[in-house]
Amino acid sequence: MRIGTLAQQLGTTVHAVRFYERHGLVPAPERAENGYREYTERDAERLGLLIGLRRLGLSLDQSALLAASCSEGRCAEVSDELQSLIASKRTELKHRLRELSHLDRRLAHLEARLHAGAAPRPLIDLGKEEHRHDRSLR
Amino acid sequence: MRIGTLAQQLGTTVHAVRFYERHGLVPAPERAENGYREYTERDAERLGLLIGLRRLGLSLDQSALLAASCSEGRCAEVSDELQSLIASKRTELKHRLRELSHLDRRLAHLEARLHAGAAPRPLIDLGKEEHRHDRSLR
DNA sequence: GGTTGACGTTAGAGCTGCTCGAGGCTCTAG
DNA sequence: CTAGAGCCTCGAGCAGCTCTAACGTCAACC
Repeated sequence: MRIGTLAQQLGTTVHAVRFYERHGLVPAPERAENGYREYTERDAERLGLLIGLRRLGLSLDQSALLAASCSEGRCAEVSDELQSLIASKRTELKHRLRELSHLDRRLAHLEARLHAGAAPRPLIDLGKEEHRHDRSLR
Repeated sequence: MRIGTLAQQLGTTVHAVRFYERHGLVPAPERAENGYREYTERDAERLGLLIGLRRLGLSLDQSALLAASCSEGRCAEVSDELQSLIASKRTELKHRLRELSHLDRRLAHLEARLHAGAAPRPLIDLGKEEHRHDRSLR
């Protein structure tokens, strides 16, 4: 299977696939005579797992690591580790959800004030909030 | 006021403040004889507005632009524009909230399966989903 | 007068996770 | 023969900071 087909099947782009390879997150596939990458089913599975894990919100490195272990036969251990990772991701996620809905309330409030014709000073007020530097949940 | 104090007051870091200046998003402040930056109240207000807007989820450029307009006296216009920006941000935000809670449901589901002792193959399944490349809401 | 420690300065690299473009090769269909 | 789709590599670019190295400044204490 060539890179375009693979990318399409996995719902990603050829650019991303090559990126993963360049960064050593998946092994480089065989090459055909013309230099084109040729992917096996195994390759596709591993990459698919990586992508699936990414979509669950794990970091790229984490996902690559788990995908590697699993495709080397230690799927059971993976599922143990996955379990705890998922638990902590869910905690983060709930946190993030709270933040975002808090943000929405602030926006709604500001919207209402602006709509009422006020251009209040201070236009914005920087309350004491937690400010995350953690991009891991996007 | 020096940079450390300013950063603390605004709940940010000296690094970030210098970053904004380097990128021309806020004007460079006066310098003391020793070369230290000296911020006036005006400087602080403008920077504070920028930071507040950032925290409302606006892009850095957008925030800088509005902060600039406002600190040049066109606060009323700013509040008009802000109104429409906020409306569209809220739309994005709702979308993002839906996504995240959907993700949470997926995680919960997977968690339950793993907890039940299954190391199911395929461990993960890449369903058809929307996959955003839009980082603007973090 | 010497030292410590907190603060300031700069230029520049690094982070995440891709995305995109330039410039070129290969293959298939018409 | 040519057009177009797909592949190749290399390298830059994005947001929005964060951090480091190597240095200067200043007040306080001994």
